[in-house]
Amino acid sequence: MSAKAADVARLAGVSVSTVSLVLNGNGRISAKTIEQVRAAAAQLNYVPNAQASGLRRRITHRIALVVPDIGNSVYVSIAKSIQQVAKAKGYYVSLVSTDGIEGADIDALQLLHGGQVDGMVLISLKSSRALEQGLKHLQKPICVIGRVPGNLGVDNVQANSDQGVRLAVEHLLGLGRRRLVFINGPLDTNPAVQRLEGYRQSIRAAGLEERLVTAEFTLEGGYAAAEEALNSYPNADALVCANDLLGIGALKWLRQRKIRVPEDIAVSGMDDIRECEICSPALTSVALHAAERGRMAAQMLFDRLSGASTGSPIRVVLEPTLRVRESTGGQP
Amino acid sequence: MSAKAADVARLAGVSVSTVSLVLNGNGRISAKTIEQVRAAAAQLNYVPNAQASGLRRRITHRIALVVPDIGNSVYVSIAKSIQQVAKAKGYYVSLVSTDGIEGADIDALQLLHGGQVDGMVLISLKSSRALEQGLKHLQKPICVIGRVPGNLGVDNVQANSDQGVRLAVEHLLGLGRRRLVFINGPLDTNPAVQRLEGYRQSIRAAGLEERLVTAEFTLEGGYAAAEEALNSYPNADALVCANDLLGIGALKWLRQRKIRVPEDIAVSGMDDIRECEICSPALTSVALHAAERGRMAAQMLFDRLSGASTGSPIRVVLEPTLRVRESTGGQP
DNA sequence: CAAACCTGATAAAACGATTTACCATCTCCC
DNA sequence: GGGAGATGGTAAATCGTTTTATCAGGTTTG
Repeated sequence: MSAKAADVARLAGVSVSTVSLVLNGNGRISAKTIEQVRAAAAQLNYVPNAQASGLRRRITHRIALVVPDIGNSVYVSIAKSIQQVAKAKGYYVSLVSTDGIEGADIDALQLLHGGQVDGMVLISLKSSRALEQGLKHLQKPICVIGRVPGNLGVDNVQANSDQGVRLAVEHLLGLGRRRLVFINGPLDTNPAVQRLEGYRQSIRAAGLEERLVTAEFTLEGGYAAAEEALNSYPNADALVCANDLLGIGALKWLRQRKIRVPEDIAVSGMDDIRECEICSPALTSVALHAAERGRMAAQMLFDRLSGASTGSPIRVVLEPTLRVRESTGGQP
Repeated sequence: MSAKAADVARLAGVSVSTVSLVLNGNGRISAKTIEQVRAAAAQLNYVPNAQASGLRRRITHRIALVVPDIGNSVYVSIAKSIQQVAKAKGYYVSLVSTDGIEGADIDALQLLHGGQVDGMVLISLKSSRALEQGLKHLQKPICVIGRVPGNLGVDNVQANSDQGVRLAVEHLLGLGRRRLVFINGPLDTNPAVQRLEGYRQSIRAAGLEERLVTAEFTLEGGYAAAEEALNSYPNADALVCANDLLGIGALKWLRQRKIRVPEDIAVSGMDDIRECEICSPALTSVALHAAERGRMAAQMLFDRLSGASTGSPIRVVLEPTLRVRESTGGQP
């Protein structure tokens, strides 16, 4: 097995304590001894055992990131920026993808109790009583991205996504569209509820009629939902999609039906994932600044871990940004 | 802090050893005691400390996944399938993205030495002497996806990507194209070297002239490379791209120049990432079965960890599959 | 009845580091 | 020269589990 501190100590002719003192930079050890220990450690390619060290120090240098689906580019963006912050702080990231499994997010909280990680960034689509309970009794820092169950006081980063939908709707209204169908995600998820609210408000404010279709937050969902939307509302002149996967899926169906976008019907998405630029026509979207949300969540978490932040929970809300592209008539 | 075994023991009126014995299912403990301990543990919401348990048992229930760039969909596919296998085995995944940082992959090997993980799946684009040395002295199982430095004997999953390029070239030749430009990645990476080989062989076999451009393995790289390719070879009738990001970037440039694909020029990619279906025209690609590679690598790793596989290192090579789409004239 | 045998629980020794309290020396200075 | 102070190192306790060896008490058995 790997060399341990005792091996280094033996080779350097000192005690285990001395090895530790030298390698951790503390203590008053003579230059000569330091040199000997360093040499011995290097020679044996010694790396301190993280579990032993962590057990004693009560730290793991690891955080968990819990996401609904690592296959979704939004969460990849978030994961990437969190990973970058963590690496800069000398931390590793344990990635957990809950993949729609009921209760998987609650299970993940055990990582905190079991001392597997020092903190967690949690993204959960659904609020449940159990999750709320779990979040109530935590001894380790956590930062939630998205809605917090029961409005508990925990560090929190949110995107103002209902405002995002309003931006999209107003953009389409401004283009003269009047028969907007909202393609939403499953109504038992927080984002869907929030985005529906944004759609309702802006449609009502404009004195128009609500038109609603729901599907899974996936490409396939969008494909099926586009068909349903145009069956239910044949004269629709715009599809407002609750996220980009739905929007891109809808574009695919429209293209196959030779329905012209944006001439016959305009389409907008939300999240501003990379694929918006790639698909054709390029998808107008509302940026919810995923990478930035990830960065901020990580920063908040590390502020807690370092003790830099100790006060009451912080909530940050990011404002959305409309990105006009071809699918609503923007420049190609 | 969290409840520990001693707390449970006190509440249940037994010793710490008994608590452990009960919770780990071993030993000969009476039904009555088992019940008491279970109840106490549940009441205190006891979760064994993973570091302490791991220190004693010499196991972490965690593997590391080291990828070049978690922003690339190929690695997302791989990560997703590895995560799924790991979860099924009760393991967590620590994700490390090396992001082009020199030596980051070698540093990651320290995770094994430091006992942070039980095993590792490593994807490294470049072979170096240092990495080869690092791989030589490992006490923990590892599975490398892609070329192994120095042809060391370690568990290994590869895609036959030179054959993949051959498939693409032959497909284009079969369509009557004769002036194929190869848009390759950086020649100091293993995949680029391997894919170049495939291009050379098939072009030579057809008695044609080699045309070569290189760029980073990114969308931006592909965009720039398309311009360079058509400047250097104005009469090119096909772009063979070494991966899909290059291909999609090239498509973008061609579209902006109003060069018709596939009528004026055909384009093929490689990896068959999800975006191939999304972009327009849909990109013909060669599937290297990323998800399957991930699954197999994880499986090989867990076979080592469980002791199910103990013999000499295993190498698996997956054969590529051509996926014809619009960008070379397939059905829309 | 004593020796042998079960049964069920526990004490104690790991695992491999960190850290505190302590112990030698050696120096200094009145 | 001897007490105070530095200096440099070490022994031992500790983190929270797991696991082995042991032990107490009851039951069987020759």
